[in-house]
Amino acid sequence: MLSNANLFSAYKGFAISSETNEGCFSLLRIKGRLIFTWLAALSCPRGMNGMAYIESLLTKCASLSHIKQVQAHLITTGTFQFCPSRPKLLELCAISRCGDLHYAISIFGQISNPLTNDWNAVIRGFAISPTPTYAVTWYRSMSRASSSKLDALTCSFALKACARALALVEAKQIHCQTIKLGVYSDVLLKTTLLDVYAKAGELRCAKKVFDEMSVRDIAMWNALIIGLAQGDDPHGALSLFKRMREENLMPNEITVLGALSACSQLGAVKEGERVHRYIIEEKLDSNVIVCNAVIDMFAKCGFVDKAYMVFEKMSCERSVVTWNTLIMALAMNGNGVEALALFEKMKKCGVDGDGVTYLSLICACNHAGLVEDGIRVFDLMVACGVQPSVKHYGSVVDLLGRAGRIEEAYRMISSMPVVPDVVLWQSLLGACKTYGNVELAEIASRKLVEMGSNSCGDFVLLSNVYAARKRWDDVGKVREAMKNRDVRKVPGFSYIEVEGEIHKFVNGDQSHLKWREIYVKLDEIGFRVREFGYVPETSYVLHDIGEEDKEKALCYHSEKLAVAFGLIGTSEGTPIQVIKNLRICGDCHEVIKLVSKIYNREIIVRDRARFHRFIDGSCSCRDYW
DNA sequence: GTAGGGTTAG
Repeated sequence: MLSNANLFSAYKGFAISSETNEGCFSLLRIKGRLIFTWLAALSCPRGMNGMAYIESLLTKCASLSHIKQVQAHLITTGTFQFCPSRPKLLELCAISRCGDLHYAISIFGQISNPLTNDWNAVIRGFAISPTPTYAVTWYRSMSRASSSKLDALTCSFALKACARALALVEAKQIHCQTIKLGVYSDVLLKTTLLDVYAKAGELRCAKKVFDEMSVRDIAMWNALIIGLAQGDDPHGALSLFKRMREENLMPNEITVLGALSACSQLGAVKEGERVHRYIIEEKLDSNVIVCNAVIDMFAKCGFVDKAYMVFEKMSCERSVVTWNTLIMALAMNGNGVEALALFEKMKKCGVDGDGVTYLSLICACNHAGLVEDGIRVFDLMVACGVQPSVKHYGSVVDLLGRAGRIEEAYRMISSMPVVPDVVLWQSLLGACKTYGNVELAEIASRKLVEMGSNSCGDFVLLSNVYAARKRWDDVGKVREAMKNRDVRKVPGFSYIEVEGEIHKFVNGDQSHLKWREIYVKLDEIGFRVREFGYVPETSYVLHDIGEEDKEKALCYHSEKLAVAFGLIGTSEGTPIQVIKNLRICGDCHEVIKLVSKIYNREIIVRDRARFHRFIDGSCSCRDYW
C-alpha cells in the first residue's frame, strides 16, 4: 500500500512511490481528472549501465504503452526527478506518432523542477499539434518560471508555433527576446523566424532576416523562395531562384517546389519547363512530391497533356496526391467525364480516395454540369467512410444551385452537420441571382452580413436580385448599406506571358509601356464586337456610376487589357493565354468569346476556379461556371 | 558534459 506521505505528494501533482520492481502506482492528471494507474516497469539487464539502458529503450518505443513502461522504470528506480534522459522521454511522448501530448503534460506535471528541455518538449509538442497557440502560452509560463532558462530551441519551437498559427505579434515579441537572450545568431532559429514572417505576409521582414545573414544555407533560401511563392510575390520567388543558380548553389527538392509553385501561379510555362529540366538533370524526380508539383505546374499553366505525360512516365510510386492533382487538373478544364474515368482507374490501381479526391470529383462534376454524377460521388464518399467537410457540402450546394435546384440546396444546408462557411452562402446567393430567388437570396445575404463578410460581390448579387424584380427601393437600401460598411473589393489582376516574359495588368491599368497601343486595340475590339450584336452587361460594374462610365469601367478590366496586349504582342494564329486571380467577369466572358471568333484566335483564360478555352465564338465552359 | 531544432505537393 501507499504511504500517507506518498499520497500527499501525489495530490500535489508529483509522481508517487515505487512499490515493487515490476512497476508502480501513479496518480496522474489526465484531461483535468486525477487518475490512479498502475504502470508496469521494465528492468535493466544485469551488467548494463542504467543510462544506456534507458537511452536504448527510448529508441525502441513504438507505442504509448512502451513510453509508460519507461516512465515506470524511471519512477521505480527513483531516478525520475533527476534522470538526464527524462526530457527525451517527455519529447518522445509529446511529439512522436506513438506519443500523446496530453499524457506528456501529465508527466511534466510530476516533475518537481522542470529543466529547459522538459519545457521545450511540451512547447515543441504544442507547436506541431492542432492547437499551436498553446505553445505560446507555455512559452510565456516558462518565461515567468525562474527555475529554467529559455534557449534557442525554446524560441525556435515557439516561433514554429507562431508560423502555424500566423501569430505575427507574438512572433515579433519572441524575435525581440531571441536578441535579448543572445540566441539570435542561430541559423536554424532564423530560418523559422523568416518562415513566420513570410507566412504571416510580412515579406519585407522575411527578406530583411534573409539579407542580414552573411552565410546562408539551403534551408534559408528555400524558406524565402517558398515564402515569396506562397505569399504575394511569385515573381520575387523566381528571381531569387535564378539568383541562387547564379551564385552556384544547387537547388534541392524543396527549392524546386517553391519555384514550381511560383510558375503555377504565374502560368509561366517556359520557366516551369526550365525548372522541370533541372529536376530531371539532378534526378530530383525520384521524389513523388516533386513529381506532383510538376504535374500541378503543367496543369495550372494549361497543359493537361504535358501533365498527363509526366504522370505516365513517373519513375517513383504515385501517391493519392498524384491522382488528386490530375483529377483536379481535369476538373479545372471542365473534363468531368475524364475525371470520373481517372477515378475509376485510380481505384483499379488500389489507391483509396481521400477527402481531396472527392472534392476534386464534385468540382469536376460541377464544372461539367454533371449534377447527378456529383451527387452520386458525394453519396459514394459517405458510403466509403470519408467524412465530408464544409467544403464538400459547399461544392454540392454550388452544384445544385447552378442547376437551379435551389430549394434542394437550401435543404442540404439546413440538414448538414457542419457549420456553413462564407463561400457556401455565397454560392447559394449566386444561384439565387441566376434564378431570381429573392427569398433565399435575402436569407443568404443576412447570413453573410452576420458572418462579417465585407465582400462587394455579395452586396452586388443581392442588389441584382432586387433589380431583376424591379424592387428599386431595396436596391437603394443595399447600395446604402454598401457605403456604410466600407465594403472592400479584392483588386483583380491578370497575367500574360509574351515572349517568355510575364506582364501583369490591373483594372484600368496605364502603367504598361505600351498602354496607349493597348487602349487603341481595346477601342477597336469594342467597335468590332458591337457589329456582332454585343451589348455591355453593365450590372457587372460594382460602382454607383452612370451607364456610360460603367461601360468604360467594363472596357478596361484586367483580363480585357491582357487579351488586347496578347493580340498585339503575339503572332497571328497563336493561342493567347491569360491568368486571372479572381473569377472571370461575365461581360469579359462575352467579349472574349467574340474576340476569339473575330480575330480567329484561341484564347485561354484561367480564372480562380477553372480554365475557359475560347474558340470560334464559344467557350469550353459552355457558359456554365 | 553535448546535441537537439529549420524549409516540403493536391
